[in-house]
Amino acid sequence: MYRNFRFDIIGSWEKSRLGVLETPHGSIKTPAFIFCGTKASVKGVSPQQLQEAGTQIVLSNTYHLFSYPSSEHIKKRGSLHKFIGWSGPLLTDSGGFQIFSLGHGSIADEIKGKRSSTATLVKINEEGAFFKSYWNGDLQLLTPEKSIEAQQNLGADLIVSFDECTPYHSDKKYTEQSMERSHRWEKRSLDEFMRRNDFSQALYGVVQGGVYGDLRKRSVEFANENPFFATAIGGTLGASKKQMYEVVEMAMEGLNMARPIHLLGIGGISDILKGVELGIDTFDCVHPTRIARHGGALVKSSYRNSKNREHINLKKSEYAEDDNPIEADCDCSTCRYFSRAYLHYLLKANELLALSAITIHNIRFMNKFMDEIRKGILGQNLNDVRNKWC
RNA sequence: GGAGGGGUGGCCGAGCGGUCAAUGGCAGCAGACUGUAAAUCUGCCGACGAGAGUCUACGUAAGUUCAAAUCUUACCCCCUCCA
Repeated sequence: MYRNFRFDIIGSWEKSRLGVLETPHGSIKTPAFIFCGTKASVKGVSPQQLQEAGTQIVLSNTYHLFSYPSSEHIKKRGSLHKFIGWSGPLLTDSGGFQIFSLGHGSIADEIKGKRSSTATLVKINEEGAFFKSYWNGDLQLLTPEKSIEAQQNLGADLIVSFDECTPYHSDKKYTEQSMERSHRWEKRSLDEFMRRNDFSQALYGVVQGGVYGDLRKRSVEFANENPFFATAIGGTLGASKKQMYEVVEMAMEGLNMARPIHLLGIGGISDILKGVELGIDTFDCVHPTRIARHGGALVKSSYRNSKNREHINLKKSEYAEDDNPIEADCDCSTCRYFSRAYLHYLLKANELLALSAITIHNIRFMNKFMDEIRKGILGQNLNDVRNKWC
């Protein structure tokens, strides 16, 4: 079923794994970070720039492309790869996260109890999720079958079963019912996938169960006993970093470790290292590219001026006359040519270049970070990586 | 010279007798952002004070009024049109 895909673990240190994930569009060295190009574009940067910054794989979102311009439209242009001009590996997310985000807003908002007044998730039932399209307000229904069909039209190498991303504030009863429904949806995803399989794609199962250990355990069993190529850990990971690590650890327990393991939605520097130490192979997150657009440049620990932040905010006036690059030892095109003072000015002057320049730095930063993690696993030591990067 | 319009907090700009220390926007400051409804969102933003509050404020000066950024008069400055 997955004859054009392979996942080989070529090294390990404690629970961390060094691997190679092979896809029809090339292989991915793991641990790896997947950048979010939700609407068929990593905001502000071109595929060439992504590649120059050492990017291995990019993700797009089924919900967004389903709403506009439709997966059929993209299929008619060849494939998502062709449409966006990226020849490397691609992943599409199923749209399951939008059941959460269009109903609750951001993860932080939901955890902090801020209500999103203009939710566009209409309802969710056994069949699927009804949305008011973010694009034109049309009522639309996303089901496991439709998500898989759309993902097959898009043609990404790695695709994800349709699930519900459960909120932090759901009680155990809801989390359990939602998990069971997600399992049924994932089964339907798998059936639809197998029915249409042309060996060009590999399907991820998703582990749900919220913050509840016994539910995570049941979800792990579900994932293991179904013929998914890989496993993603989804749903809420809790309200604090401490809880996040605990939940990830619970969700890893008993998981089939021969499969690649993806941690959905995590992208903090120390969070990633922690995930790697727990055995995670791939991560995806909007954080590096989003904070870039908000003026945040990721920096290694020696460049930081705040203990609880992994980036510096170039909008701050303290950078107005800082003639240094973001990081003196960074080889990205932004650090080679631009000073913090210039980037500060560009942000203040509302110049679009600021956004792409900082995004490029953050992408390069993440890719180098993952590089060093891989080297660390090979060298049987992640402490140096932790000291330097976290 | 004649006719008209206007001068508001760092800037732009509402308000046109009390509920105005004065709507908005920008700038400034602080914070948030983790399977992207996000080049976004939140808070602060005259001075002093932890706060209640006190003081100083809407070109300048004098008035009317219980009460004025808002009304009257004079003056100063700016703009438009006519000569």
